[in-house]
Amino acid sequence: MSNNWHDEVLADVEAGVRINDRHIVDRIRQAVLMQRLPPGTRLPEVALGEIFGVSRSVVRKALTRLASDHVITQQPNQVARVSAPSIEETREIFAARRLIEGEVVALLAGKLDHDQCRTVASYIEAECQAHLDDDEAQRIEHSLAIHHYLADHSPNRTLGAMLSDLILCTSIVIALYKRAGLASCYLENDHAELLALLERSDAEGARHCVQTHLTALEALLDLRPQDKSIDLAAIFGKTG
Amino acid sequence: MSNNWHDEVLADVEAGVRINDRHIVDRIRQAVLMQRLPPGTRLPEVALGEIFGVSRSVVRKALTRLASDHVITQQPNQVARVSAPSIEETREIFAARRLIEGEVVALLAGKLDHDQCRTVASYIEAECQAHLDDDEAQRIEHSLAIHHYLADHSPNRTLGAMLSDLILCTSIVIALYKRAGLASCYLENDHAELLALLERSDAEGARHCVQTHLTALEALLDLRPQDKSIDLAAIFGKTG
DNA sequence: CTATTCGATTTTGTATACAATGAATGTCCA
DNA sequence: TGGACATTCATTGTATACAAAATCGAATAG
Repeated sequence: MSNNWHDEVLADVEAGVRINDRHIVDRIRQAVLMQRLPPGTRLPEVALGEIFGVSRSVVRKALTRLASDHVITQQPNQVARVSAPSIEETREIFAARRLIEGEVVALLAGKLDHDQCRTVASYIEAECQAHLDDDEAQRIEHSLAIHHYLADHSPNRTLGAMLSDLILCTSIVIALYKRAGLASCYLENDHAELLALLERSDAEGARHCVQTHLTALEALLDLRPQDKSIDLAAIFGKTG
Repeated sequence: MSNNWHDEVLADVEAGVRINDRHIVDRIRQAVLMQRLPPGTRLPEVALGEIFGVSRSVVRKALTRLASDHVITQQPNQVARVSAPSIEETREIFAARRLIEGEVVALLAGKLDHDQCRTVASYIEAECQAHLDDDEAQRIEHSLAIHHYLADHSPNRTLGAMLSDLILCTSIVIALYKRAGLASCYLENDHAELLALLERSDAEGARHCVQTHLTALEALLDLRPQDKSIDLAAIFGKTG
């Protein structure tokens, strides 16, 4: 499972790409984003150092930054792990993202020029196509591209940076709490509708559209209490 | 100027307090918050290491975290400095804080119990008293205590953490852009009014109150373009 | 007098060694 | 059998050494 990721990194090293802590941060963020590093994954410093071909110093710096962004969780004298937010935190993350992404798209309404709208449109198109092809990995990648594009072009860069972090956290909790039977978290038309509202300079419409979209996304998750712990008891319980 | 800060740290070391990176982060955050470390201040690693009695490793970790929170600015191979946001960034910080602190107090309306309200009331009282005493340092400390208390008690902890960072950034830009003649950024009654609205469970009233408060605070700053650079030209200009 | 280049110093970047802590496993005794 | 304890291994915490880069100043050429 994590072999793919490992191999890609090795390819970089062989290609003589200069690896610094920023690179490592980006790589791990990307892997978490694409759900190739599931929540709870152990991230020992020496292992990462060997994979990226650097010493622990660089890895540690990268891990510190990732911890600040809540991508990983560090406790003293314990290995870093990909964050696994609780159900309550998950709801809070969605609420925060509704507030901030809503504001960002409201600020963005009418501010994208023709070329930028076409770029977003191409992402939406690609997402739809990937969905038709049943290529979930591709679909997630294109979906994230849309939201990251909005974050990166936020007129308010402070809010844009916050949104980037929240997109990452959202991706983590989706990987954690996605309903078992659900193949994909695809919501048809939402993105296209948002783009139309942005082009029409309808700030409040765009805000509402995004907030509805995120609420629908949250509703696709299984956020009922007691989940993981009960599994073991149910499978190996005393009745067996 | 920074001797005060230096001495305090030494006192800690002598008292045998265990210094780790978190301690250093808190100390520097506090110093920035209290405007004892003005924007642009150099923060060399070895100097900090000697002051806190630790090696560069620990200092570097602390600096990395501070950079993630935008408290300091790091560029490769250059000494870290206390952040000095541009005028545009300053406006964005205030806009972001209006959005987020507004939401936090709206969520908080009616949620504080009697004791918590009394705690906030005591901070407000202390701020007012410090203002009457012309003790600006104390006034800032109590004012920050109010806002940090709200951030720490936010029902949505994600938004609360974001607000904490924004309070810090706000403190930095106030130190940077405070109008020359202005002794203090004290806005009478705003905090008391906010508390009354929170007790009355008036969420939208509280949101509006905070947003107005922050807009008034921003208006006290001198955010006209061309400031620092023109000074030099005016003073040492070719006409001299 | 100004601009530029060179060198010395300061400061950060990285690797590594060693200490300290934690987790896991195995052992002993009741 | 079952639990307390000790040992071992894995992993992080910290300090330090050395390399690389930037900054500052002085000397020099125009």
